[in-house]
Amino acid sequence: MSDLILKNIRRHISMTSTEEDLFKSLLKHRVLRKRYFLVQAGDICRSEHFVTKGCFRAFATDKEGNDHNLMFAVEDWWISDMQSYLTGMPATLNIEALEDSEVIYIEKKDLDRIFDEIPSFNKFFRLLLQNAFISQQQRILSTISNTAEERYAMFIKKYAIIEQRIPQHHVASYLGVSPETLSRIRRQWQEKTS
Amino acid sequence: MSDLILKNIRRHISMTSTEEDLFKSLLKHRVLRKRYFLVQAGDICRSEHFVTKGCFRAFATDKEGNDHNLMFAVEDWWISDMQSYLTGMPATLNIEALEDSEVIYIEKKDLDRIFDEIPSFNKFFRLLLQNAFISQQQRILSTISNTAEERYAMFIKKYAIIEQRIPQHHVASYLGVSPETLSRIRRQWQEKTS
DNA sequence: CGCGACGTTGATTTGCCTCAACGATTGTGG
DNA sequence: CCACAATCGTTGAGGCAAATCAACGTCGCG
Repeated sequence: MSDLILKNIRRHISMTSTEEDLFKSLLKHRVLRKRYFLVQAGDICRSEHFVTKGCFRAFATDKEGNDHNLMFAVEDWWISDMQSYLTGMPATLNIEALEDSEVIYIEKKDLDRIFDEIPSFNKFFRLLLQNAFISQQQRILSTISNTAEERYAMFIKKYAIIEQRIPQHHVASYLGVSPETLSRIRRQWQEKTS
Repeated sequence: MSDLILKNIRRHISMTSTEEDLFKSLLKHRVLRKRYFLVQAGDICRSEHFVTKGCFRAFATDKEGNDHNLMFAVEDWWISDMQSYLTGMPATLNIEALEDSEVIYIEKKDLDRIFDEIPSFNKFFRLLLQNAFISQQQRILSTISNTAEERYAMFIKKYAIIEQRIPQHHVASYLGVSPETLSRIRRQWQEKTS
């Protein structure tokens, strides 16, 4: 079960087999059917989740009731409401399974213990946070300085795997345009490249 | 000289006086006249900077040559191109002094040494990163789900000090609207509240 | 003094949203 | 297993918020 997650971690840090055993002993597993929520806004997000099967979206709902997708995650990706996890405040994000999915997760109290007992794990988590930070900064810059069409091109390039798996209107929401607009962008794009 | 920065750090962690001495010995100081650049896009950003005097903006330039302000910093704030600092890749941001300014800075190699010798400093830096992350997430959500007028109201509320100090067109760029639009928003706002 | 930077206002344009209708596909309950 | 509903993507028409373009007044600075 924990094969994939250990591979993921070994890409960044190395652990002794004793450390790996401790780590594995603290992992938990959860199965979510399509349309079920891993995290709901208002909850306190007390775990970091690693996707082993399926696909998720993290989104915020505005006061008009419209969704805005912030990120997606498929196999081998981590997902959580990092803000809620870090601060202990209620989550502003919802995380929903877009397919029948499975995650391995680790609770904050256990992860904090791991930080103490496996010092190199601090580095791993810092990398997780760094990468999240960097991808957010790129996203802000791209929202600010690119047109919807350019953002779509970037999205396809960066998330080709995801783009084929999720409904188009979720991509539209991620890009910050209406489904109709994305549909028209795609048409123009096809006309151009054909 | 290092009074302000020590106060800033003591708000988050505590150090022994030996540790403080080590830390202080690694600090450097830099004076920048108005319109000078602390970081230029393309540089590798090798320091974290703490503002002791004046005011800065961090911005990206798109391919049409338009600026987009990402953040501001005044006294008692930290500023850098975190992405470049963390990854060692060339900076995508420019950081410019908007007034005659001064910073205390610490180079990456020295900060890495501090992480080894003052373990609690890891926590301080993690907090710095966390806060940057959280404010970015809030910014993304606000860009997505609020109108320009709402974002302006939030900006004033959160950065009242800054708003009075910097040219209005820089605020417009931060909010992602044209200077003309911000000017009109302000007029409507005055009419409403008078 | 004269120039440039900044903010304001008006006129025009435009990119995108909203609303509406429709076909195709998927899912579901009788 | 079929019929009906729901979901999803597409297309067209109309409207609006904000960008762009342009002109002008004011202030501060070299």
